[in-house]
Amino acid sequence: MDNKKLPHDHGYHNEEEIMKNMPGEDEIAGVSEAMKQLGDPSRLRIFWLLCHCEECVLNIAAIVNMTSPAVSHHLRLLKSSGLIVSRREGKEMYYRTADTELARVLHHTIEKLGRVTCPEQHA
Amino acid sequence: MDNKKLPHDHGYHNEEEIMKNMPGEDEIAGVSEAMKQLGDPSRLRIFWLLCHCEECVLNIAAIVNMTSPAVSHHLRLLKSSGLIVSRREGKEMYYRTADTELARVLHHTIEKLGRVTCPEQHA
DNA sequence: TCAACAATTAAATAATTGTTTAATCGAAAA
DNA sequence: TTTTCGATTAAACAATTATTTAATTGTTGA
Repeated sequence: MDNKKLPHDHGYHNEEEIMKNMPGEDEIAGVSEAMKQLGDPSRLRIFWLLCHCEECVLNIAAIVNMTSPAVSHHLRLLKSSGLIVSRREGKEMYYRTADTELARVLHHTIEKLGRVTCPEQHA
Repeated sequence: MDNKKLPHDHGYHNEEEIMKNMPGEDEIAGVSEAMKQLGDPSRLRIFWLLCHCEECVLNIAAIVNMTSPAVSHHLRLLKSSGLIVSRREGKEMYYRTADTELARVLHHTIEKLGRVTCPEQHA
């Protein structure tokens, strides 16, 4: 990581400072893990949905047009990453977005990215 | 998508409104594509680096400790997604983050998520 | 033109992962 | 208890993808 060990010296004077502030391995892992969750279109739709309402698995499956095992699989991943939480009521499991800073940041990012990637639909 | 066609009626009165505002397929695809790019730890590190400086491939490879073909692969993906741009100077290709709203939103998200997932390091 | 260097591409491999169907688990009602 | 329904798990499969080594392209200087 030492500036002097880089193959090429382009005369930049701030490389050392940048390296010093570079995120550590654990921080990279945490951030990329969160991003990875929403890097899948199916999970992104489910997460978006659960940001706006609480629903049971069968309803989620119907809304996103997937089988319930497939939905269950994605719900497990989202839950493992701390993005959603669940609650049982009788036979049904209700899922909703977690009330955490992590989930709020990601929700906010989704809304912003939606406007950036599809500006015409947000005019 | 009609409320009445959901398997279970939980008596929610706002489902129809939610469905109406649900992101379309293209918007989901665009957002998840952007997220997917940074869902890989290697690409996340490279993107973070290029948010802070412009570098040639060999230097990037040295900094993130990867082979240049591997870095080249990720650079191509990041570039295809519009997150970074490149410039040739002599034998070297210099890469840097794109000057776009998309790249800015993602950079901002990374910084925020870093603070959320590793709060102690940002105290 | 030829040699040296930077970057990309190709081929191959390994690993991960999303989805499906079938089987199982858990809770409630008959 | 048995049945029914919702949800999860298991097994299998298909598809994608990250990485490595080797070969190739492109540019500069001898």
